[in-house]
Amino acid sequence: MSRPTMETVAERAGVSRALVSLVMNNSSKVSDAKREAVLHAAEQLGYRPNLHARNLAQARTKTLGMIINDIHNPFFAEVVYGVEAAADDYGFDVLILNGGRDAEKERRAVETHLQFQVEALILVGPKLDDDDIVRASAVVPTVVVASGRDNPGADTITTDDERGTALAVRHLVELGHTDIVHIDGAANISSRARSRGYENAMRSLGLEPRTLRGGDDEADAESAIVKLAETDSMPTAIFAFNDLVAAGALSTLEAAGLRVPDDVSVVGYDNTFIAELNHMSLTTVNQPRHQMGQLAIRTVLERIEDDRTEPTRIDLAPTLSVRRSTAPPRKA
Amino acid sequence: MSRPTMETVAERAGVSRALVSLVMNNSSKVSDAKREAVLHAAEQLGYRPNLHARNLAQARTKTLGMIINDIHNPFFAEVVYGVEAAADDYGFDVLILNGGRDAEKERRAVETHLQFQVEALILVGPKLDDDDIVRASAVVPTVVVASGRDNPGADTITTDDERGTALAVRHLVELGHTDIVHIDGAANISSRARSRGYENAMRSLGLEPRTLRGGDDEADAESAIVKLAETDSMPTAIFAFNDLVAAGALSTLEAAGLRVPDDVSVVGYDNTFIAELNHMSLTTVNQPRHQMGQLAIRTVLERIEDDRTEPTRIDLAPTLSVRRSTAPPRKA
DNA sequence: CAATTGCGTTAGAGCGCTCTAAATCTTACG
DNA sequence: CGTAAGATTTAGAGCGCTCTAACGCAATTG
Repeated sequence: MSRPTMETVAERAGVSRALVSLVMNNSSKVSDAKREAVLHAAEQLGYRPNLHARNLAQARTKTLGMIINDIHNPFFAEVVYGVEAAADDYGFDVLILNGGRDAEKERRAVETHLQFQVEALILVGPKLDDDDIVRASAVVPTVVVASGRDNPGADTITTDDERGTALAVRHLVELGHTDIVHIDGAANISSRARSRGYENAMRSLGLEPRTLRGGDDEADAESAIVKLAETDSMPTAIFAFNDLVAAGALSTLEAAGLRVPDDVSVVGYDNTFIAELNHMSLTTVNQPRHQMGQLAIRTVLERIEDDRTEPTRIDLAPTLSVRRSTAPPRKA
Repeated sequence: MSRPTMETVAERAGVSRALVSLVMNNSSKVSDAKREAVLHAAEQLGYRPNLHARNLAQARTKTLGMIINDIHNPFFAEVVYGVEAAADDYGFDVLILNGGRDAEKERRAVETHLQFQVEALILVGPKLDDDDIVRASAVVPTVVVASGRDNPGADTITTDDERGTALAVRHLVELGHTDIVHIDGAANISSRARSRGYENAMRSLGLEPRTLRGGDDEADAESAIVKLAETDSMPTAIFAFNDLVAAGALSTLEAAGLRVPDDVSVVGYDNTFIAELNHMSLTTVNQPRHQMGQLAIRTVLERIEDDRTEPTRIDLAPTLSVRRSTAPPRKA
């Protein structure tokens, strides 16, 4: 029942254990005959190298540990694909652990990864606080993807939220809107930067910003919209903290008898799956998630292979995906 | 730079390596004084056990390998949470690898997991074919979650698709519908069972089934709906293969000037995130995903710990989540 | 033909840990 | 005080692999 080892293969092929090792790592200095024999024996036995033994002997694992904030969130999925593609190019395995939207669970995930001796940590939208990240990055190169703040000790890959919000505002203004309300992300980590970006963009265009408290969930849009309706101060455009909030805005507006985009235009953020749905068709700010994932790997590899030690920060440029939720304001 | 080992800790604490091992596995037969000393030394050194060494020495890993068909798909995310929660209860770590909707990538993922000596494999919606699964389950206990077919050698956790479809059909009929069209899943793995369920349910209620070819994507609904519109044979209700197809139906119907649910009711399948969005509000068939995940772990653990060898199949009962996309048909 | 080279192969130590068996230390009891 | 029983602690082998150094052998050279 117990699995075959190199020893078993060596015996069967009539060679030494070391030779089997060479074949498994396809070294060039093995005669074709022996290589053939070894491969054949391995095949017959269903031999599979034991990574634990290898990692122990090599003192390196060629493995990276990734922790995803929430495996539910399709925003992160795209980052995962970017990470995997790049890691694959460099011959690294990527182990994924789910953060579960819970700092404590994430902390345990970090611990697990470290015990697995991963060569680097890729934290995608982490809930961890600065201290945790400092502590992790003291042990192993760490890169944080898609989290607004600067992470002492770790590398950071983000997109420029101020630029993204400016894109959204400018789009609305070009359509002719002047009354644009922002529903913010409340305590969410990216909220601050996005609100600031919105406000700066509005002011620089000579418009008065109006920010309402939202959140990161569909329901969070509702109270904001209801308040606008009640005070009879409905703007001609709403710029939401993210797509989910925008989706909430969509349904609340419709429930209030307003049509999108005829009465009110709506812009989201993140270009998730939701925005793409035909029935939603949200204009939204797109972050180059795949590229973010790739850069995360490149960055962290610079530490592993070229032993860079200074933290890097890469801030990518977002783009705007224009769909059917925005249109010129109705002529008054 | 190199990480501290048990040896280092032992020296610092003035004890033997073995004692450190005992403390790390919190054995009861260690004096408080020594335990204290060891923990203190470990703390100071930032010691972290090396799982590879441990796994090698123990000849077991307490680790399970999970492969997710597509990390994009939120349907699977919920299963993941169920798996994780249950695995945690039993003290197993779960390593996640992304199948990437690609059989070949999945095959490599299986290989990676096996090399990591996982004690079981949990395949969530696998793209692998029967042979692959047979081969995997010959090496390690394997459970397949949410795939319609029977998997020789492996355990299977599904929900009963025939029952689920019957639920949907009965709901529509109770609302008063008699003209109900099904847009199927084309080549999708669950398509067969769902179509069959739909047809049986219709016939048993004395209604004539009408099935159109669809797919598993939003765009796949479009041509089906367009055909219905063109041939002037629009039914009063549409039952889609899954939520995404239902979403496609929603937007295509609206583009054709038909209102949901006033003119046409729409039912989806899977109760994904999409269905929950207020703006979609799809009536849909719910699979108890969290429970499926939990059962996957239980099942596989029976093989590991109680060494069951006969394949099991668990078929759970789906439920219906009624939302706003269904209503009684307009009176003719 | 002896000496040199280089290729293919192998012995054996060591990676960090667990685990068994044996050693050592306490404590209790007659 | 001696000794058995029990409680702690430790030595040392071994998990499956890689890697260095060395070995055997055929081809090459002067």
